[in-house]
Amino acid sequence: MRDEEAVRQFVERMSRQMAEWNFPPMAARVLLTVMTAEEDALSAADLSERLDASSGAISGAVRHLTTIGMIHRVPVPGSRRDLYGISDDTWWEATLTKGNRLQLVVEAIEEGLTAIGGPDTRPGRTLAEMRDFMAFCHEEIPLLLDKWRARRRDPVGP
Amino acid sequence: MRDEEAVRQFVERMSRQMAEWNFPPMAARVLLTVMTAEEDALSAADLSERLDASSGAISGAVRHLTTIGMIHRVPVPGSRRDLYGISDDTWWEATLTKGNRLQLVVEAIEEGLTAIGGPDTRPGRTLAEMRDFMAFCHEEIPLLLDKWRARRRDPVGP
DNA sequence: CAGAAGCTTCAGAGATAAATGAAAGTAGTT
DNA sequence: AACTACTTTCATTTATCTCTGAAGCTTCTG
Repeated sequence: MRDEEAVRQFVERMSRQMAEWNFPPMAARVLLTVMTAEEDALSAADLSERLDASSGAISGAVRHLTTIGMIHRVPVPGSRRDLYGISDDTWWEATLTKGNRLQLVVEAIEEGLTAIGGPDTRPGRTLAEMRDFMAFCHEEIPLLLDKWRARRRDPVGP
Repeated sequence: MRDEEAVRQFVERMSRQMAEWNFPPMAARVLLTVMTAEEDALSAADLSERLDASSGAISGAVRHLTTIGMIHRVPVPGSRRDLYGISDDTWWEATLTKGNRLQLVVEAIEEGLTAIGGPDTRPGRTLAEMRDFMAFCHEEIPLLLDKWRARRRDPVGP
């Protein structure tokens, strides 16, 4: 049924892909390991063993993932060990927060526009178009995520 | 009117941002320099001087940018020097081509799903959701670019 | 309160990526 | 055909990023 070796390969392959998207490699491996685990949550020691990585590397990866909200701590009453489970809102929430930075980019381009002396020149038009495209993305990403949420709720369509 | 020092700062700042998006740093600097130049096109020597970068670095950056279609060669009849100008379809076309790789990611996740023994477990549901989100993005990006093109044509709205 | 187990931090090694600088290549000019 | 101007390629250097491994902290147990 379950092919552990194939799962390991998948984790490794997908991590590489995510690393190409600028996702920290170890954080990607940890996230995917938690996602694909039979258990609902894993301890740092589990992760360290399964990924054959140092406790330090796991610590850093786990901190990053909790910060951006992709996994969360599951405190275990009778034990010192914390477990980590995936958050339900993982994908779109993380994408959303990243998208928010686009507003800063739009503002940076505005400054560039001022520096070249306004939008009424060839470079002015070029920069203005870049700005408009960034602003467009900034507006559209939340709408896209709404659409995704709606489809999640009702996969058939409205 | 035009503040050259401020333009240089903008190029540098924006390049850094684009580098964070995995855009090669020197290519970003070249692209932005061409975009913000008063001239319609610049030679490799111009770029090398303005960016204080080696001819080799410019060569590599220019090749990358022409390959992905963000700038194009403007041959100059009476001279050995080629000039480089920005392409009009710059932003969305480049985004589009990158998005195409998502189909491969969807397929990789399918394999992961098989490895964990199908979608009828907790990890199965998690992976299936990841796959659906990636597939969703893969479908939506072309639609988004269509929308952008439409708005470019008629900024007021339909 | 001492001991154990687990987590975190940090300096340093190893790997990767980017830009340089020089040498080789290519196309126009005389 | 040799010269000149420009571009491309490539080995080396420089900078950056990642992970390890050891030391230091913190929290629970006896």
